[in-house]
Amino acid sequence: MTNNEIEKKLESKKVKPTAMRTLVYKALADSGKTLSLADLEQRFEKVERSTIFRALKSFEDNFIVHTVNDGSGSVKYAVCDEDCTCNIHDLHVHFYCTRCGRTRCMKELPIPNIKLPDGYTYDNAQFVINGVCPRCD
Amino acid sequence: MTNNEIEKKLESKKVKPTAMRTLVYKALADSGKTLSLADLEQRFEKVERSTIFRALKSFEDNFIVHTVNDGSGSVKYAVCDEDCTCNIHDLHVHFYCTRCGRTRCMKELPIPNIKLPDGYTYDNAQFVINGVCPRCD
DNA sequence: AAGTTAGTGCAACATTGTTGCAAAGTTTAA
DNA sequence: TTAAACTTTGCAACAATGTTGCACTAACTT
Ligand SMILES: [Mn+2]
Ligand SMILES: [Mn+2]
Ligand SMILES: [Zn+2]
Ligand SMILES: [Zn+2]
Repeated sequence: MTNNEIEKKLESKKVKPTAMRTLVYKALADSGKTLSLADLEQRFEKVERSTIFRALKSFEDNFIVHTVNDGSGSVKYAVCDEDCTCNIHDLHVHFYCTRCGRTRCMKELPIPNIKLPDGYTYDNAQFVINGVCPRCD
Repeated sequence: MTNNEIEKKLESKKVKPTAMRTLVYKALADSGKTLSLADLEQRFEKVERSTIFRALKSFEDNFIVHTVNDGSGSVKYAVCDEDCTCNIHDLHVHFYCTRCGRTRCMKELPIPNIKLPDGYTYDNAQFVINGVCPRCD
């Protein structure tokens, strides 16, 4: 993904595309995976943890990335699809491989619709499946 | 739940019912909720964090309690049903209220069956729904 | 009783996530 | 064009959570 494309993307989501943000977004998008804050930190020695953290936060607040709580102890980040608004119908299942520690977006698997008891309202969900991925099997 | 019942329960799951473990189990069971390590710590000022931690760990390893990753930053613990072996068919949905921070076992909602792509095997899952509970609505 | 094993308390620690603040950079408006 | 206002970044500090090594004690075993 070119810097130009990234800048357009961020702008379209109302986030000013600074150099740092473009860098962070690019790293995440190019990886094609979910990455933790620590993972990103390692990808460029040079940039401050807090800067990456704040970039990710602004992405999250503006539906540019979504987070995954895979139970590994650190939150993972992944780029959202083009038209994602991170509402309950845009969500998908995530797969956490307990061998390699990689977490994958299963975009082909939307989170199934659940009928909650009366009185509950919801707007978000995390569905994480733990097991062994094809690479590790 | 009486101490005697708790001791029998722990023994039946191959965990020696020490004073501390009985205390921890009782606190969790009597609460009827999910509790974090910090929550439990507060319930009895006196007992060491690490002792509670290790008690919970031994419970978890022996299917006496299960954990919930509700994304709040701390793992929650809840007592398992009698016959639970914590395999994928024993699992249920959890509900995290973003107002009060309480996490509830929705035992009436089993985790739906998911057909993963070829090559994936799984043995565990977490399905956490975020929203507002009846108490907070 | 002596030896062995298991449990506990204490202290230390790594990791993760988060914030206050000042310096640097960018935008706005005079 | 310059000054003021606002935003972003780096740095440092910090809280919270989870985890471990180690020594002491308690409990079991023979
Ligand atoms: Mn995803
Ligand atoms: Mn539960
Ligand atoms: Zn794997
Ligand atoms: Zn609530």
